Amino acid sequence: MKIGELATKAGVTNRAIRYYEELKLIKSDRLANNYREYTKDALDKVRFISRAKKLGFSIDECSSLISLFNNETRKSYEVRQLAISKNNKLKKQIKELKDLQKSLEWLIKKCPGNDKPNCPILDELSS
Amino acid sequence: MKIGELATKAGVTNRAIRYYEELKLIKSDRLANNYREYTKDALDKVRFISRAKKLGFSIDECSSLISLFNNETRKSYEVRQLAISKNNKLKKQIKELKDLQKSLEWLIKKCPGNDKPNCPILDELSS
DNA sequence: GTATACCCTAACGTTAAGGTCAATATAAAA
DNA sequence: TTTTATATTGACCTTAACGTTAGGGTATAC
Repeated sequence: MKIGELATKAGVTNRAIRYYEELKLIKSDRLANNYREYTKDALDKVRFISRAKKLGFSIDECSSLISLFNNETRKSYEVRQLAISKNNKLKKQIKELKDLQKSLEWLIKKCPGNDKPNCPILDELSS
Repeated sequence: MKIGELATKAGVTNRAIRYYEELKLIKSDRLANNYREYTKDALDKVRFISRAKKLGFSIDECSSLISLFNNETRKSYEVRQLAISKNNKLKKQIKELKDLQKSLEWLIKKCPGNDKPNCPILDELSS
């Protein structure tokens, strides 16, 4: 199949496909007219990447996951370790964002939000 | 004061100071040798920016906040509205990350993490 | 024969926040 | 006075994951 069909079937853009190929995550042959020709294997991989991205994995991490996927002698703890590492990063990021959000919320509560210039939020930022 | 002193006092890098100036968040005069010369006003503003960033505001948002800070006739609801908008974005982002993290955690629980290649995480990604 | 819908490469744009660098300026020490 | 150390300058570089544009070639339908 050509790039458009692959992109549609996988639910990503043509540009993304070319990008993944540039990063050597997938491969293609070329037709006589230089168009890219893909096999079902490429479609499977793009779908794999797409799903992994939705789980929060970066392209780089997707690359590692695909290597494991392609590796017949992988051990499941290697995959699990990648996932755990990602999960820990996510948890940390969530915690930081929550702390921020709580601080902000606290400031919002203290601000009257009226027509006067006096504002505890700005006071806090310049104190 | 010159850039190094300002940076030290505000707890940021020289490069950050130049960056803020490039974005017109702060101003400087130039000495005869072309070195930047700052007033205490600049220090206050850099500290302001630094605090706002720690609350999760982007540089762009810091810019808006500084405009309000400089505006004697501002109304506190304008500031409050900015903060509320930011707070909502944060809440949304936190929710998305939490959903991701839960999915990932679920997959991790299903993976045995042993020496064998069979792995539910990869199965899920390629299904 | 032309309209439309594909496809190609190359390369710049995006966002945020600086990092790195060689060249130059000043200050302090020997 | 010369050497050494520290400061400052602007210009270009970096990351992520593509989006977008320019300037084309190709294929099929009417």
